[in-house]
Amino acid sequence: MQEKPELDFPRPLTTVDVVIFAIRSDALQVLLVQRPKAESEPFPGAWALPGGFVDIAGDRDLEACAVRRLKAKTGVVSPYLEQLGSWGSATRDPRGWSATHAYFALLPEHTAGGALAGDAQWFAVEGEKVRPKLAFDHAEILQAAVLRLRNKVEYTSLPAYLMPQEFTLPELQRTYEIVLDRPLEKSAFRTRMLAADLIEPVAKMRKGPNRPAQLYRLKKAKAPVFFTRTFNPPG
Amino acid sequence: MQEKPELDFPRPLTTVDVVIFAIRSDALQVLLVQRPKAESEPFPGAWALPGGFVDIAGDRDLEACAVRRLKAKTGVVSPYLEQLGSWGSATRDPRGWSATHAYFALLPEHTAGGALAGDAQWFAVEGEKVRPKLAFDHAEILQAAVLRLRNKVEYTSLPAYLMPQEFTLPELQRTYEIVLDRPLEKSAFRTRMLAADLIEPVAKMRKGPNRPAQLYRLKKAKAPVFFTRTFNPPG
DNA sequence: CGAATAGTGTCTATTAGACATTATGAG
DNA sequence: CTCATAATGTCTAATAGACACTATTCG
Repeated sequence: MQEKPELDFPRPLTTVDVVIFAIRSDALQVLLVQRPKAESEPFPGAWALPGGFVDIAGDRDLEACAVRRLKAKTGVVSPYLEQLGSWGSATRDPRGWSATHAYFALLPEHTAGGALAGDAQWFAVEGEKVRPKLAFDHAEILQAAVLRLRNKVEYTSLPAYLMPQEFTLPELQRTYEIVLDRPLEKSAFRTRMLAADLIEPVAKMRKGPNRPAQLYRLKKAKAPVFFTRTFNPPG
Repeated sequence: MQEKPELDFPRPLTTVDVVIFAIRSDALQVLLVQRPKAESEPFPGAWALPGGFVDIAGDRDLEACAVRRLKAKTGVVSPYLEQLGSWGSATRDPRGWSATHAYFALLPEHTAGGALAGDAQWFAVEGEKVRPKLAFDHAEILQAAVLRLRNKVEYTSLPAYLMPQEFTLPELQRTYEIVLDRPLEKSAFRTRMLAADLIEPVAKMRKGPNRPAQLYRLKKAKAPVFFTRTFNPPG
């Protein structure tokens, strides 16, 4: 028997990873970073989700660590950020038992091009995957993030966080359709959005080669709105 | 510069905690364990969620660790188990930077009384809280679990996992009502449940002092069913 | 004017809520 | 029979889907 409980048993490695989404080129894209090419590193040269070890001296909590990682790769300070889940096992990292805390972030299109880190690059999401083979179990984490995003888009206003400050209803609908990968009915879409007390018109129109569209902006400090139905009736 | 990346920087403590729910005495209850009373322990004698450090030698992954904790306290091997989220910060554990991976489990009533550990006890959930003051940030984790459970009960079949093998529709409705803490319409409830292809009648009736009720059981290997609407229209 | 997109209206289908009505067993 | 609860039926309200129709700009 010892007076103090023993705490120097081996501990898992602890990391935070962030799945960063944005709409770019009319498609859902995700930001990946290339791992260092040194052979001493796991998965040298492979693409991976932005993230890394928790710094117990510098990170106050898990979310602060996620915010730090996000800012380092994109320059963006406060986008929509939600915890996705955690993945931990003896085998997911060749360096030993490790657990990662995964977050997902939604970036407005105009911020997504800004202060990108040199090792970072946008990739189109195809299905729930991305072209390159990902390091660690990041393909699985990405798939979970895409499924969660799609699912929540059915009954929440999350896509509003992917829009620029001012946008038209057809543009918002297009964002929904890109994420869901399926067309929505214009009429039902407009009714839902306008009834949600989520957006307000600004005194401007989007001019184009045809009929101009009303511009809207998010109401101030808007938490995501939850609807009581999904878009589609049961299949 | 070194050949191998450095891995011996300080690591957070890593734990798994499980919020275990069951219906007992016509109420939603949660299983808590009392912490050891030694003054060298954090929160001596306080009630806490079942859980503890990940054993990197014995636990294959996080879920295996959660299953181990659950079995140790209840004897139950495979209930409904879902990841809830993770909580990590410099301050949540006086022993140092720590992160916990939280799960929540739903136990059928008849298994909830069985092989309880000596330090474990059931407590009624009142609101999103429990009477005793909980150790660490476990009150916050419990609150998140209750809110998540309530929210999902609005549009899923999760309460089915709180039922015994055979049950009547009024009994299932009562379980929904206990979790939601609000009455539901019998007619709409029955329509939804019977349309869900979730349960099947068995050739028995529940006898009572009045009209007997049809007994049902869960269809085999049933994943939770998701409905496209919540129970209530928007408030 | 025509082309194209924005925006509205009409009709149907689904399903929840409210609540009335019928069914079945015990005593 | 009465009582209690199970089970069903009827009507309304809300909202999604389908799709037709009108509105407004450019060229």
